[in-house]
Amino acid sequence: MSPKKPDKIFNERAQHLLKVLVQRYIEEGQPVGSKTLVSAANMELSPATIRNIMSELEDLGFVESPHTSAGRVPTIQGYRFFVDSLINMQSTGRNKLAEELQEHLKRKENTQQLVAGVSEFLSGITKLAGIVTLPRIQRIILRQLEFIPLSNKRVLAILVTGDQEVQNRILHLHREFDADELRQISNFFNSNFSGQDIPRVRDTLTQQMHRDHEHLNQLMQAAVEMAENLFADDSREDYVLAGQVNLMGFDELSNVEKLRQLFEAFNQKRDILHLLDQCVSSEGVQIFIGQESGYKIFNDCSVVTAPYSLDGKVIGVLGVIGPTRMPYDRVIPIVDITAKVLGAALNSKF
Amino acid sequence: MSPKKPDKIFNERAQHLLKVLVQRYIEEGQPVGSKTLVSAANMELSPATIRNIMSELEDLGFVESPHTSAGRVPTIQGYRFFVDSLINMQSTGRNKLAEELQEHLKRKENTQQLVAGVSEFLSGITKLAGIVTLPRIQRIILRQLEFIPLSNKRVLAILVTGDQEVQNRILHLHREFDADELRQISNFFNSNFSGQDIPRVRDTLTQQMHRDHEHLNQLMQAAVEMAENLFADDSREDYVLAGQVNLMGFDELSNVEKLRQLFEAFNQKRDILHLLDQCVSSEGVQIFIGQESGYKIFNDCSVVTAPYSLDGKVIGVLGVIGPTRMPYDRVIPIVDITAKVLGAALNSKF
DNA sequence: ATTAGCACTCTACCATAGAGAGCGCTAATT
DNA sequence: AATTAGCGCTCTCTATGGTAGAGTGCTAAT
Repeated sequence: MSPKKPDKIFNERAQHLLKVLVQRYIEEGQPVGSKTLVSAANMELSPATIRNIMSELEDLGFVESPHTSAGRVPTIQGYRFFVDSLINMQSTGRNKLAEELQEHLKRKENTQQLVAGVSEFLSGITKLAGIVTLPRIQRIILRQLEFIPLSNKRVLAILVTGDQEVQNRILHLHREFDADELRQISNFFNSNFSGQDIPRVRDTLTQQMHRDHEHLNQLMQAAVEMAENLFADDSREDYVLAGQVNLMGFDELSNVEKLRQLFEAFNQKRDILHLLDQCVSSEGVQIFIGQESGYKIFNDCSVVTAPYSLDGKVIGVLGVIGPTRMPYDRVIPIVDITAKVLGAALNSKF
Repeated sequence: MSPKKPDKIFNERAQHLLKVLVQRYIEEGQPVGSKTLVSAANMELSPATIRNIMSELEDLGFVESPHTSAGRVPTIQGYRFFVDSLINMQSTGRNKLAEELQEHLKRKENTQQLVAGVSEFLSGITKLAGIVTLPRIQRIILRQLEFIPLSNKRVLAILVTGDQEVQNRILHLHREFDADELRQISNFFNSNFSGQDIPRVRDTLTQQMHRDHEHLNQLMQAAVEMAENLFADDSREDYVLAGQVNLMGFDELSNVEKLRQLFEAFNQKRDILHLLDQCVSSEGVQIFIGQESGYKIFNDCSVVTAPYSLDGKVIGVLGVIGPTRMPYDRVIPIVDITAKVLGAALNSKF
C-alpha cells in the first residue's frame, strides 16, 4: 500500500536514457531508435523496454517521433532538461582556450577590432556563427579632445579615450566657431578634465553652469553646448557577427527560405539586439533553445550567450548561434570563457 | 554566282530574335520555346522557321537547350552579344536616380559611411548585391596631426585629412617619446605641412633628410621616422558589400552549396578584390558574365562594375553582383550613374 | 518489471507509365 | 530559295504502385 515507487515514470534511468539520446542525436543528427539507444547506453536492457520508456518520455514531452517508424528526437523541452540537468560540460583545455583567444586578440588596436576578433574566434572555434555586441562602456576616461572647424557651423570633435581609442563625431552647432576659439575650448577641456570619467565631466559642467549661470563667458557656454552634444549617451547598440556561412552547412537549415529569413534578421539587427538585451541581466551563460527566444526566425536555432563585464558591470553580450542540434557541452564553456577573456582584455585597455 | 547573301546566317532577323529571346528569358527565367518566341517577337513567322533560326543560333553558340524538348536559353556568349550589341538601356529617370542617391548620401559623415551608403543604395535599388571598394585616395590633404603617447614605445597618431576624415594609427617606435616631445613634433608637422598633399609631405621630408643629413636634430629624426610609418601607402584594399540576402531568392542560386561558396568568397575577399582590380583600368561600365571572370564561384553570376574617380583619377570600383539572368538594361545605367555620383560626392569632401 | 515476438506504419527507393512541351526532320507550299 | 505544316522523337514532370527496411506499439510470456 505504500507509495513505494513515486519516481516510477521519470526516474533516474529514464533521465539517463534521455541524456544518451540527446547526446547521440546531437552527434549523428538522426532520430535515435530503441536498438541504437540500448547499445549506446551500455545498459542491460532489451529494446522493448527502451521502447516503453521512450513512450513515457514522449508522453512527458521530452522526445518526439518525426513519424511512426522513426526513432525519437529531443523536443525543445528535452534539450532544455538536458542542458539544465543532464549535461557534462567538456571542460578540458579551458586554459588553453583562454590563451589562444588572448593570442588572437593581441594585435587588435581598438574596440571595434577587438570585438570583431572575438566574434571571429567564437565562430572559428565552434564552427557556428559568433556574435558580440559592442561594449556600452560607462567608464570612459577622457584623455584628449581636439576640434577641427568644418564648414556650415559644423565642428569635427576628436575624442581620445582610454588606452588607444579614438572617437570622432561631427557636431552641428548654433553658430560658426573659428580655429582659435576651438583651441581655447579644447584647452579648457584638456586641462580641466583630462583623466576623468566622461559622465563626471558632463555632470561637473552642468553643475557649474547652474551655479555660475550669469558669469559664464561665451566660451564656457560653447563648451557646455559641445559637451552636451559630445557626451550624450551614445547608446546606439550594435553587434558584430562572424561566420554566418557556417550556418549554411547544416541539414536543419538547408532550406534556402529559412536561411534567408535568418540572414535577413541578422541584417535587420532589431530582433537580434532585442534578444541579446535580455541576456544583459543574467549572471552567466544563458541558452535559448529553438523558439524559446520568442522569435520564429529561431525555429531550429539555439543561441548561447554570456554577458561580459568591465569593473563588475555588464557592458555587453556575446554568444553563438547555431542549429538546435549543437554540441552544447563544448559551446557553453567556450562562450563562458570567451566572455571572461573579453572582459579582461577590455580592462587592460581602459 | 554573286555572293548575294553573305549575312545569311547571323543576319539582322536572327539578331533580333536573339534579343527578344534574351529579354524574355531574363524576365521569365524559363527556357523560351519557338512558339513563345514568335508571339513575343511580333513577327510574321511560323514556329518552324523560328526553330530553324534557333538551330543556327545554337550552332553559333549563342543559345543552348537544357535538354531535348526544352526551349532555348542564352549562353554566356549569347548574353555577351546581347549586352554588347543588342541592348536598349533603360535610361528613364537618370536624373531622378542621381538625386535619390545624393539624398541618400547626404547625412554620411565619413568615407566609410559614404561607401556603405552607396553599397546599400545599389543593392536596394537593383534588389541584387551591391559592392563598393574603399577609395584609394591619392590626394589626401593633411589638416592636422596629433600624437598621444601610449605604453610600450607605442604612439597613437591621429591624422585629420580632407573635409572630415579622421584616421588613427598606432605607431611602434624605437624608443619612448613623452608628451612634450610629441607636441613639438606635431607642431612641426602642423605648421609646416598643414594643407599639403600627404605624398608631398613625405617627399619633402625625405629630401630634407638627405640634404641636411648631419644637422638633423633628434626631433627631426623622430619626425621622419613617424612620417615613414604614418604616410606609408596604406594600400590594404577592402570593400563594402550590401544585400547579400537578395541573392538568396533566385532560382539559379537556390542550391545551398553554391550559395555557401559564393558567400565564402565574399568573406574571403581575395578573389573578389582581384576581380574588381581588373576593372580599375577600364573606362566605363564593365560586365563579367558567368565565368568570364575566370572564377568558378561566379558560375551563374554576373558582375557589373564601374570605376569611380576623383580629379579624373580612378580611385575605386563599385558594382552589382547578381545572377547571370539579371536586368542588364536597368542595372548598367544604375551602376554607371552611381559611380559618377560617388565621384562627385567624394570631390565635395576632399 | 522485463522481454520476445509480431503486426503495423511510415519512409525511401525504384520502376513504370502517361501527359505535355518543344524540337528536328521531311515534304509540301509559296 | 525561303517558309511552313505535319509528324515522330526525346526529354521532363508527375503520379502510381510496389518493395525493403527501420522502428514502433501491443500482447502475451517470462
